[in-house]
Amino acid sequence: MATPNISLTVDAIVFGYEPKDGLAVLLVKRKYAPFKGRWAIPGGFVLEKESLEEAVERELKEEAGIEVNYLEQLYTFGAPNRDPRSRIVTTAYYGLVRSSHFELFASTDAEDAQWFAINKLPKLAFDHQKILTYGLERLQNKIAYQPIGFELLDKKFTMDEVHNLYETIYNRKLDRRNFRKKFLKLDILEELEERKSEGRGRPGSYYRFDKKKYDALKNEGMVFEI
Amino acid sequence: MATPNISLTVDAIVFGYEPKDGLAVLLVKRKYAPFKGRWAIPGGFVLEKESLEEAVERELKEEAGIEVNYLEQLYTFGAPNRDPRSRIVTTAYYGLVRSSHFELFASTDAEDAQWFAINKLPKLAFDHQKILTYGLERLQNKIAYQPIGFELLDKKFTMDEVHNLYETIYNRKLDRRNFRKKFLKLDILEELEERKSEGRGRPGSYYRFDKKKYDALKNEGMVFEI
DNA sequence: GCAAAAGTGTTCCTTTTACACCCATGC
DNA sequence: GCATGGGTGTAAAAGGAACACTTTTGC
Repeated sequence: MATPNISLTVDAIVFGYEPKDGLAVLLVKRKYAPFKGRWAIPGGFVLEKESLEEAVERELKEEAGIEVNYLEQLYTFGAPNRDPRSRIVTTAYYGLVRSSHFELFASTDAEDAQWFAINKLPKLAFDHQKILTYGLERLQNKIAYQPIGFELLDKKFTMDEVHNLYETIYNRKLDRRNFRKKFLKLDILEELEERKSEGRGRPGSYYRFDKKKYDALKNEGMVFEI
Repeated sequence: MATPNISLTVDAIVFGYEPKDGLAVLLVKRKYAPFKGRWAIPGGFVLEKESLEEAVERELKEEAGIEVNYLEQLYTFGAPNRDPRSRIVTTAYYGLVRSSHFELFASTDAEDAQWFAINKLPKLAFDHQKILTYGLERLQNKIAYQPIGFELLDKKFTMDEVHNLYETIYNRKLDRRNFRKKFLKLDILEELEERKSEGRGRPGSYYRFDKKKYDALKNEGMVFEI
């Protein structure tokens, strides 16, 4: 059986979030043709003995010195002409990083990897814009029924931060009070003693995602839905 | 850049449905090692100039003489040792066929391709059981918020048939009357003059999925949800 | 005291759930 | 007319949307 000459790569959309800057995506500047100098989502060839996830994690480390704390396969893009060189099929992933881990690789070229606000993206290489649009859509859907939003926040966070995160990702207003009630009713957050006081206004409680409790409740049939 | 020696295949879970037999999956018997003689979901290598979808459709035609009327990418499975021969990554799809198109390839070996009831599956080759489980899960989720159930039924169908289909796929009882109301309220079905009379009982109306109406309503923000 | 943001409660409305009854057909 | 499945209605409960007020902080 002659196996055709098809190469396999992985690419990853890495999402980051900061209350003040909103949602951001990690991009790298291409050093070689095709699309030399153009921004792209990080990625590269899969090695023969590593899994696809391992390939993604390795590439992210190599190209941007970053580690994600959530990674999920998105879709495999395989149109025959998506790469001008040869037939290259790519399995795209998306990952989430905490805002406190925003720092990128310093040891090589800091110019090569940068965060871009989701609504201020440059023109991207290959079909990466398409992949990114698809990834954002997935994130919007997924965050509604899986507790992955915390992966974008600090380990401790206020209700207000969660609320803002959801408003940002959904790109629409959500009633602060109803959101709070609905979220707390899920009973998967642990309220901390500590409060966030930063200038004006009543300080808000810090919370932490209680994964054990979530898993237990999930086993009993609880459904996460926001 | 040395590109590793990784091969790419596609595999497809084909679902069929018959009111009396329930949900079924198309399997083919392997002719060669590894797993010679074992049942597997159809699939094969992607050719250099075809898209992934084209590869799936070609393989389904070659191996079982069947054409699906809905096809969706499921997931790409790439664990380094999923194939004992060499590194083979597979992009899995799932497809749906109408019950009236259940006939399989006759021209070659009828023994080679068969329908199996979803709860009476034989032991499968490779990681195909895992793929199938994943596919069934996706179908269960997807049918709740996308009008793909019709692709498993005849072009005209009764409410009872839709109801049974959903009960079968969800694997739980749904109140007949509430289901009917909720479904009809979506306003995406066209009621036909014709009625289904088969022996006893009051004949039920035939309906047809009105895709144009669905698309129009969807554009106005209607959300399909059952 | 005043501004600002956090936290709590209440009302209304829509949707879901759980039912019971009537209707059209074959025999 | 009776058995069988199709079609319609209704009441109670739950969930979601809209909205107002109180509390705690910094200055």
